[in-house]
Amino acid sequence: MSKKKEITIYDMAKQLNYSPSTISRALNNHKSISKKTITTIQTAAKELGYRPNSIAASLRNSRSNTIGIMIARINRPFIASLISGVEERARKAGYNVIISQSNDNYENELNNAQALYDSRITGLIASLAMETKDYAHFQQFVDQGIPIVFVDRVPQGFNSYLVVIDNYAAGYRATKHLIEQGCKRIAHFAGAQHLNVYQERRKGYEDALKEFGLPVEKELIVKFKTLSFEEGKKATKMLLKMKNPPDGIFSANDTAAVSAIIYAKKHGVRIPEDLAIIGFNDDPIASIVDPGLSTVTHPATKMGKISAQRILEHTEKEKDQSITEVTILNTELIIRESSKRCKQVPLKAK
Amino acid sequence: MSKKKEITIYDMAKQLNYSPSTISRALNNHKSISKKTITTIQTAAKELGYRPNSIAASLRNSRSNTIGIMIARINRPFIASLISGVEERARKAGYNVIISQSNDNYENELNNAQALYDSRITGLIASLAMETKDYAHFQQFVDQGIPIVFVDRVPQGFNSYLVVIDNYAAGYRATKHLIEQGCKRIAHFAGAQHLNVYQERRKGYEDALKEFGLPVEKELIVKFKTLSFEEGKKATKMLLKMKNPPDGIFSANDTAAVSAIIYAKKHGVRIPEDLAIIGFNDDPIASIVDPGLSTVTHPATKMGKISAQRILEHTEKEKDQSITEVTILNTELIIRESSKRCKQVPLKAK
DNA sequence: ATAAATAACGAAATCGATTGCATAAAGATT
DNA sequence: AATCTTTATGCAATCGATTTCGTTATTTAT
Repeated sequence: MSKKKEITIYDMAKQLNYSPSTISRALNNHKSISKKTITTIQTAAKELGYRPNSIAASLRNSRSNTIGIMIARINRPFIASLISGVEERARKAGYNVIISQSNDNYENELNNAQALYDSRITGLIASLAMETKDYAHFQQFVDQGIPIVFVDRVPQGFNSYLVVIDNYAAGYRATKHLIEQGCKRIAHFAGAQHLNVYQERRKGYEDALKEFGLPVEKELIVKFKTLSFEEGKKATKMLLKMKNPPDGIFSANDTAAVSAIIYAKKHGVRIPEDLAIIGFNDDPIASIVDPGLSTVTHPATKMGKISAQRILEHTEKEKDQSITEVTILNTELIIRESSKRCKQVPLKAK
Repeated sequence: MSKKKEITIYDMAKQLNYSPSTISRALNNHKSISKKTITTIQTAAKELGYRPNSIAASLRNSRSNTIGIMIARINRPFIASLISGVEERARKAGYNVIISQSNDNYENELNNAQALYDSRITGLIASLAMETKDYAHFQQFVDQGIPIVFVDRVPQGFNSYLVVIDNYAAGYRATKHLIEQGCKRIAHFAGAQHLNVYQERRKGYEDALKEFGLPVEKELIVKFKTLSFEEGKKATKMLLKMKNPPDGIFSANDTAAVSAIIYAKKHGVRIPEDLAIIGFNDDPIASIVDPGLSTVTHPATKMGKISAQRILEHTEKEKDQSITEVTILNTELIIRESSKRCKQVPLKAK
């Protein structure tokens, strides 16, 4: 363990015959230090292999130049891209990014909130765990003037920044699209209804049906817990067994939608002729499955970048976070073969 | 900006009539403090809403209880799961995880290394950027006794921990599998050859061919830059145009393999009858594409957990890192329809 | 009962960078 | 030449927790 001694500004002060204050200022290009001194000191710093100790700086500034992320699971395409966006924007600004995942467990989310708080993060970017219905653990950040950006799965009635898409409109448009393709009985794979995103998608679905004079039938709205592949399979099986099976499915995510495609195909149901399907997210699997899954884009990376941006702006402006500022991003319908029934669009166009 | 005053051990010391030393020790369950005092202080801490400042602790201990991750891109299934594994293991031990992505750019990797170093991370988990051929930026960690675990894409001749799979054996087995399925002309989608993983997979491929008396033909080894979907398409097109096209492809990743399947299908080439394909990684798309892509599992989450474990062990044992310790994980061949030619296995078994 | 051991706690230095205030020197002003 | 600025730098406190080295009580041993 022959660790090389780390060089501090004190070491440099002695060697260069300056005070630590001057060293510190010179390294930070402080205006009150002469150009010559700055050059001397910065050159020496490089030669000596000086590396700033950001922990010390953080302590003194009581700010760690770190953005904390709280999400349910990292290994989901949407979340991974979201994080990627945050990281990219944050690092450009010289910030570190700490991640924490709750696995959709409330207890974990609580602990992660503590850990991030204790690390004195500059700002928090969070997407709620499935189980979370109480937001008390976020209050401590607000109390300390630490900005919170909620992304995608956001709480209701909590002052913060929000970065979201218009889930209602997206749900409406997806459903409307199926109706336009001639679907008369459209089922919905609904996510946990206490989460804003799934609730709004369902509402959009229902309103689209009503708008076009179609009945909203309870038995066609399948309530999922996690919208997993297995759940999707089970739900599809159930739907196809009905005496009057649906001719369209709007799924609140792509995973369940893809499992529906695969299950239906295997059981001789033609997609989209017998059953048109549209998903949500535009995960990679959506363009890989055959037929290609129509879906709604979810601008993950962009949401991440904007979230980070909010934190940075808030920090530099020393804003007060007593109101909610909402950023709503656009989504787009991606029409692939899984829902393309109208013959005016050649089916094998590509 | 009416921030609540943060409570420190000094505040508690005054209120409870103890010294800061005692408060600190009581909070850490130090043995030299009486049970009664510990209870008193810890109870008071909770009531007062005391939260430790881990930055202060880090400074004093010159260790930040943070694990740093350097990878190329977060939003890749393998990497996201790897990170997930690291996070899970690290958080259990009370560590934070800082992520940084290089986008396969050497310059970025360099900067990230600096940022992580300046944050005085406890340990580093890294998978090299595509462009990286020089490892000097990792030396600073070694000099300070900060353990480095290289995962998957690892450097050669750099003392550190390594967590890898046996890429050679996997490449060999994948190729052998195609041979057993009757392939006589097997192409290989090869990744950048200065990266250990791709080089070894290729060697395994070549040795399997030799072993079974098949020629290693240069024109069948397609050198990819990034193994992307587009590259895969281009390569497949090229191969299928040959006067004597291959009847099998072993791709160094799933993305390129899937694009081969899709391209071939669209052009009337039957998979696996005309062309058997096997990929690498077992990404989600592998089980979604039709026909299902045979592939090699890559135990991402496990690799992440083990990597974190190495750091933790090293730290608690205060080990010296002057030798290389390698952990090799098992992979498995997953045989799906894209390579299943032998008739003894019914093609529509499911 | 007295020395020795132990338990329980406090004083103060420390980690490394930052910064308000003071100071000295040089230059500008009248 | 005396005063006022401006420029360049140093002093010392500060951020909050940890830890070494003492110092008292208190208990145990003889």
